[in-house]
Amino acid sequence: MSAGRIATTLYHPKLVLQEFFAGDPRDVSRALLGKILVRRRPLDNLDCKSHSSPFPFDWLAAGRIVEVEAYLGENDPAAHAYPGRTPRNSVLFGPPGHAYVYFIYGTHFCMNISCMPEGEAGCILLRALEPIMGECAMAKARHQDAQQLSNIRARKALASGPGNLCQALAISRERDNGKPVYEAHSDLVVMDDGFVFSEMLVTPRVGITKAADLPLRYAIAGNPFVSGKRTRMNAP
DNA sequence: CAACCGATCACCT
DNA sequence: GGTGATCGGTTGC
Repeated sequence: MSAGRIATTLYHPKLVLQEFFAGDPRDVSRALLGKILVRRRPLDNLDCKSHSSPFPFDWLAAGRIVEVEAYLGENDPAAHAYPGRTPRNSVLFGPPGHAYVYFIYGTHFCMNISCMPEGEAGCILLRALEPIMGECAMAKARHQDAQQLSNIRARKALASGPGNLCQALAISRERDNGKPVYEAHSDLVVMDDGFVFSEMLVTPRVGITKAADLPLRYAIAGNPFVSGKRTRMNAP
């Protein structure tokens, strides 16, 4: 990485455009690793209304995407799109670059980003972020003690795992399902700061029973914010 | 530290 | 009525 690249990284993060998401989920997954998920919460939800802010959002939280899984659509038995279009999964069949958020196990939300051109299903599950901004807001959303955030374990607990990630950024089905992630004024966008990494980890997907052997989980190798215990090699 | 279990709800059969 | 792209606490070796 050159010094020029680093300067770009710091000062000119770019919005990721819709066309980025139009391809095959496996390709988009690999490209999405290292990008930044940015969450802005509108002033309407401000906790301390007495404090006026010149900014259009009361807080900003962001994390680098370090772990994802690809779901391939109607031909993938593990995918929500497998049974074909239903009311629940209709976002997956819509245009690329939209959030597909669903409620699971009665307790958690999971966030995906739709891929493929309109009419074809396919998506990417966001499994873990490395927090890079707004950690205190994330800790509050997670009911964690912000005082402990100097501890690497506490920082990892913020957004490692798909359910935790959604809780940290206050992502819910009600608020976010179907929302585009490529619009400049959205409260949920993906950005590219030019970050590059050297090695990618590829393993089977987590927590599924069908098509459980396909190597469709992608992570930044060695990154300490990847969920689970194995951050290096594949299990047979 | 791995294995297990309960929580708790939307969806589909 | 069964199941699930999870999490975190407890159990037991």
